[in-house]
Amino acid sequence: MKISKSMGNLEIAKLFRAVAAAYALKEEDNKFRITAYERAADAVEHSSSEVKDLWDCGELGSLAGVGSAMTQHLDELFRKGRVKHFDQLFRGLPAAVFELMEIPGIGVKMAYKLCKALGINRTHGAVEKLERAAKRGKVRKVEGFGEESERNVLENIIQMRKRTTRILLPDAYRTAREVIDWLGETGGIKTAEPLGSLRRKASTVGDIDIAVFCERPAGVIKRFTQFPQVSQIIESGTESASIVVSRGIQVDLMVQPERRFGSLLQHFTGSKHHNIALRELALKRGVSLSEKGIKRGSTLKEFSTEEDFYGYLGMDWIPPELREDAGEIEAGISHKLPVLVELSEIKGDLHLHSSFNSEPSHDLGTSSMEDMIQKALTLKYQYVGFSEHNPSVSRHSESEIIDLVKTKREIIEKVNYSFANRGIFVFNGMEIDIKPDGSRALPDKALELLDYAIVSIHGSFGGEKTSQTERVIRAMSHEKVRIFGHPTARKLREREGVDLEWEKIFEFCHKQKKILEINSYPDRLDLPDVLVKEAVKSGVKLVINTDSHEVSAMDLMTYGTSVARRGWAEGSDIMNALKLADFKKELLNP
DNA sequence: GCCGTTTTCGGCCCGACTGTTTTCAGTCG
Repeated sequence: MKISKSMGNLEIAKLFRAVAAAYALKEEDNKFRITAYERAADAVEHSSSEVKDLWDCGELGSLAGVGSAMTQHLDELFRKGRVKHFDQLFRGLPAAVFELMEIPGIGVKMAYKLCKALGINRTHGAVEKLERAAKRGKVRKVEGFGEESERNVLENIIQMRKRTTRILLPDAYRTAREVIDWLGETGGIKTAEPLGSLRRKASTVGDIDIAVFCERPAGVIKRFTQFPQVSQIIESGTESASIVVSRGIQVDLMVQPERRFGSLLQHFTGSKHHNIALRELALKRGVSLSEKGIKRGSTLKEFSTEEDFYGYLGMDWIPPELREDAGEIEAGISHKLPVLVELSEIKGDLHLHSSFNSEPSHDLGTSSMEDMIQKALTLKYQYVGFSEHNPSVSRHSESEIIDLVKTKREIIEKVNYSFANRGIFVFNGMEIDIKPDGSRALPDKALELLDYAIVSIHGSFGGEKTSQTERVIRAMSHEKVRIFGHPTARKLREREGVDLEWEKIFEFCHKQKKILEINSYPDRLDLPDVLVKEAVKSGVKLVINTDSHEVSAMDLMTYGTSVARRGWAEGSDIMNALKLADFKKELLNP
């Protein structure tokens, strides 16, 4: 196991998983040590802060699942770059084992057998070696394998290569809808629901989970495996099945009778960690949970609603967005769950790019202000704000920039006048680039002409944490700057966000009454949910915007609202849940 | 190896599906 100097969370998680695998091969009966390392790996992977940073501050203890032994190992890892105990554990174990485990359907036991029997040792080229062996009919001769599993190995290698990265929410919805439409009313289907991370509204979705409720599962499962775009049937049983559809996306199906609606909904929504925590809690109360219901001894009680299921455990119904085992179970028991913000509470959108030509260096909007305002009226908004990009600095003199901003102000005034009796108010904003040194790409004289400004990072994403933090704080330090737009500047599946000292940012925003944006664009969803939660805890106010460049994008508000909900935000945390009079006061005279 | 609102010892989530070693281990979610 090579560990690089940076030792990020992903690497540490990988190391812990390898340790778990190595213990699994030892055939000791202490299988709980194995799960302990797996759970620690999960905890590290999902930690919102870098484990190395936690170690620096002596706060490793705050990580649930990492106890004294692992703390000691991590201590050794960070000091010396390796852990003697782990090295001993890995001795005699082909490195290729961990490589082969990447193939679906191959776990540590099978990987080890294959490596030993076929003489695969090195990480490099391990999968190709296995593939060649399978093609030559050598895998079927390995103990525990046969012709069928040899075929599966080959097919799974192909699938692994095709496997796509996680997909964005709208794409996941589309695929789920296609599958559900295909199932139609087969087998007397009463309901079919997309669950899993899709229902929890995670920022990206790994696979698509669909629950079906009906009395005759056989026909449904058959129909499911005949989905036109199916590229592989992973498994197909009597009450569940898994397929791979185009682009390598896996779709899992579970079928239960309608009287078990509540328990299957709960089970299949997850998350895995939420379910594990819930089942552990249930055990302490002498009951056992599954998708079929709640068992006390051998008697099964069935649940037709999730509310009843959670209620039986003595807790309030938990909104799917919160089900990550991040305190929601405790809150559910003590009846202290937040009242999450709803899409219907949103009363305005402050990040719109109209087709007004501010002669920017970034993209212009394609819809007129009037069309966007009409759309806002159908969304029952009380206000909108137009925040086109600042005029390009390189192509304009300062006075030209000021003239452009003046022109826009006059247009906004006219627009406001013409919509005056339609019950909507238009704010005059602008989205301003934060330059690498933290200065703004708009002269202060022009800034004065605006109602408000959004500052955001559109370049120089790298760079060191402290200097980036100073950069952002400097950019925000003007009374007209009210909003920090898409704060991490991440692009999902494309680039990581900017590295910032969030505690400092939150503290600054709280003190100076600056607002952090939750950008609703599906490939941004920025501020990310985990940081929303921290921001809310720090008393920072948020605004949910769409960053629309055309009318149709204004419907994306639902995705940003989901991020807010996943961050435990209530209506009172969201600025644009305020009605116009209050919002105006907060925006213009904080 | 972790953890504690019945525990510092004695527990540790649940079940479906698959292929092979015909009674169950391995893998997955």
